[in-house]
Amino acid sequence: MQDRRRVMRGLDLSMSLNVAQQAAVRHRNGPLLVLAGAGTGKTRVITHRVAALLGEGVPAWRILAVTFTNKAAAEMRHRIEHLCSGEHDVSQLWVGTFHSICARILRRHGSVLGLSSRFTIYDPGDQSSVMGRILKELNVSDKMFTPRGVLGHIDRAKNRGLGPQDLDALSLVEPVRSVVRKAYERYQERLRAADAVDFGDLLMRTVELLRVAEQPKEGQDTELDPVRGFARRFLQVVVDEFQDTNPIQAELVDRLAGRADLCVVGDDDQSIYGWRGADVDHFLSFADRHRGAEIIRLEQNYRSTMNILRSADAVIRKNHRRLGKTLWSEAGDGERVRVLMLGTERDEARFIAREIRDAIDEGANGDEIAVFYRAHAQSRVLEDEIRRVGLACKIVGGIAFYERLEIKDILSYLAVLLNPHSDAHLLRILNRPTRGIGSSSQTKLVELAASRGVSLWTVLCDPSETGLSKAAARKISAFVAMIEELRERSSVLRADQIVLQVIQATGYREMLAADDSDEAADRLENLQELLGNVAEFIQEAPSGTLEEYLEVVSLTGGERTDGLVTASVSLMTVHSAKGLEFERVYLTGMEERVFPHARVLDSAVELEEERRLAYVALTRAKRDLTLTMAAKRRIYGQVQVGQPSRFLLDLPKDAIQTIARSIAAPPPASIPAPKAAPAREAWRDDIVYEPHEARTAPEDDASPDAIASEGVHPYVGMMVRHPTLGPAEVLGWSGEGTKVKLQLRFSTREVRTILARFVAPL
DNA sequence: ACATGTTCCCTTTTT
DNA sequence: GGGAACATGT
Repeated sequence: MQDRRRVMRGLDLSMSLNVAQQAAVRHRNGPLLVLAGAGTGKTRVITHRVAALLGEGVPAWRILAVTFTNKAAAEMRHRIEHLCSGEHDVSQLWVGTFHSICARILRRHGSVLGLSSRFTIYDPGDQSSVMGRILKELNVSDKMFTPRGVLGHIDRAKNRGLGPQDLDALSLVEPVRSVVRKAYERYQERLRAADAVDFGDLLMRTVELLRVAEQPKEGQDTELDPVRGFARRFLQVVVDEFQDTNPIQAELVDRLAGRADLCVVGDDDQSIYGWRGADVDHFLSFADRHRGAEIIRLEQNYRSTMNILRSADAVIRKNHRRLGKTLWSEAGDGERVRVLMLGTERDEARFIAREIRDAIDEGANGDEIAVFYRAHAQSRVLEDEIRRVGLACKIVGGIAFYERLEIKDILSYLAVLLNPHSDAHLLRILNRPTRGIGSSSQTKLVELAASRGVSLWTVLCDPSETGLSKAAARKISAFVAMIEELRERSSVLRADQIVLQVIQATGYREMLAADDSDEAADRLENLQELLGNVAEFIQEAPSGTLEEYLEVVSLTGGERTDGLVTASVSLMTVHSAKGLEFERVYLTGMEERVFPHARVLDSAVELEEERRLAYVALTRAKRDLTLTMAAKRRIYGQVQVGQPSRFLLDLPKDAIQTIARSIAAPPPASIPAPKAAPAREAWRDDIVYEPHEARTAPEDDASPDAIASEGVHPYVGMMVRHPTLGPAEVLGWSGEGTKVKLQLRFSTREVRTILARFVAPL
């Protein structure tokens, strides 16, 4: 029998949710897959479902909700709280990303695996520094094996739950396979000695922990009891963005869910993390792996106008590997989707900046406007131009604040205070500011630690055993004493006070103050900002510890929400746009080789992912969607002449408004470069467009004189012959006079840059 | 040790 | 065009 409150809540739900959504919210006692198209109220379903569970008396601490980003987690918790209106203790819910949840579990139970509760999380930079040293030790060609490359293999392995012994599954060729295996082994040894884990380990070691807990109980191993208890903890598990789950995450879900009710939500059309090991097949085969699973489809879109949905559908429809669904909306056709071609990436940025400026002047809210791009490298011009028209903008992701040298240094000090065995961090600060422990001493110390299988800190604590000179040993002792002193003090101080102490006591501030360059002043300012940041963190969570601060930084890469700027325009990659929505969206760089990216053009599978990426981008917009391309764009400093993205050509004619004739042309496989930017008549009068040098003097900067003087104009798609390398296709060019360089793609598909005078037209 | 210089490769996309 | 790792000179 249902109690009164449940009936009430049921009524409540039916008023605000559609039939399919209600079904998803109410489904119990069995696995559930919600196939939720873009904008169909996926988050609503999850939050209502969790709220309903709480209403039914499921204890908050027995509910787990996994989200894709930390931001989404915060948002979800907030919305659930709102729905419950204070009736339940939402803070007890387990809501977070896979990584943050795993970190939490490992901090609590990791001792079983030899991890302390204060283990350090290594970011890609830390990983590289460890791997760099290992590769040097292994004495392998640094051309063939870069830290990044080897870590890439290890990461792929970890995404599938493979340890060093299981690398065969990666089908690497020799000698890569054996080097990676060796490096992987050593890498794990180093992390163990450092009491550290990387992102992949957070997942893998948690799975390991849960596996261990499942082993039959023998004798007195009560040590595992808490873990066993934890493994049975959750009664209800919800996973958002399930289409982006990789194998290790999928296993994690199964283990955490145990016999709990499992509800996964996702959209196969929005699977955009294949490169990170995510496999849509987990999603598609969910019903096969979970007996009796029900599938609920959400197809009514509450976000966008039909013109936007039709455009998105036209793009995604071309994919083969999909379940297939059609979104519909009651929002009406709305404005047509605009497609514009501009002269250069600068024109593109200027145009967008000006339009946003106008919109905001007419009352639009900057928060509701976003500019998307395929890769971070495209963000700079956009940022420039948007700032130039006097608007604030926030760049989501990208080269973050926390990547800066001085910030990383101070954060390294903090990491060392919590865990001095963290070699990657210790090494970073050992001689910064300079304290006479130079590179040769460092090398010796590192080698010694490696040969003994202990952390660097262990070696430093006993400097007389290092074989270094008395003077060097004394300096090391002084350093150790300083760190110990700081650790002592930090145990009684607030996080922000500790940071201040570190900046001062280590001599870091002094070092910067003594330097009168502008750069040093900038750095000091950044440290000030860091202090402000920590203070802000403390303000939000008054009992927040240094550990927690560092955890937030390492897991979010420092998603900074600049509190001051409220109504700022968002700039981000399409990947980071997933899950978000905006009234007005600009999707930039809609050119072949930019979006879709050049790197995926010869992989059908990756092209499908690229198409899904485009689909994600288009479906973020509520009302206004503008797609832009540049006729010419600098890439790696080279002017490239762009062809319209294939995605532009897929858009339905009746849903879009094309504002440059050339885009309407069919996709030529190889065409001469446009002779000039689009003629003025092609532009609508009601579009504000700034004339630009690229249009007044269109060809000057792009016409290679050397070839021109022979009466030959290179163009994109032109075939030329190199005396030794053979025939090639021209992809772009740069430079002037005799130094014109062509970017050429040879029949081997290899792309090279070669001086124009070395080739002849074919 | 530091400052400037030089070369390289680079860019997908993120927790 | 640009950052970062190396290199060379003071």
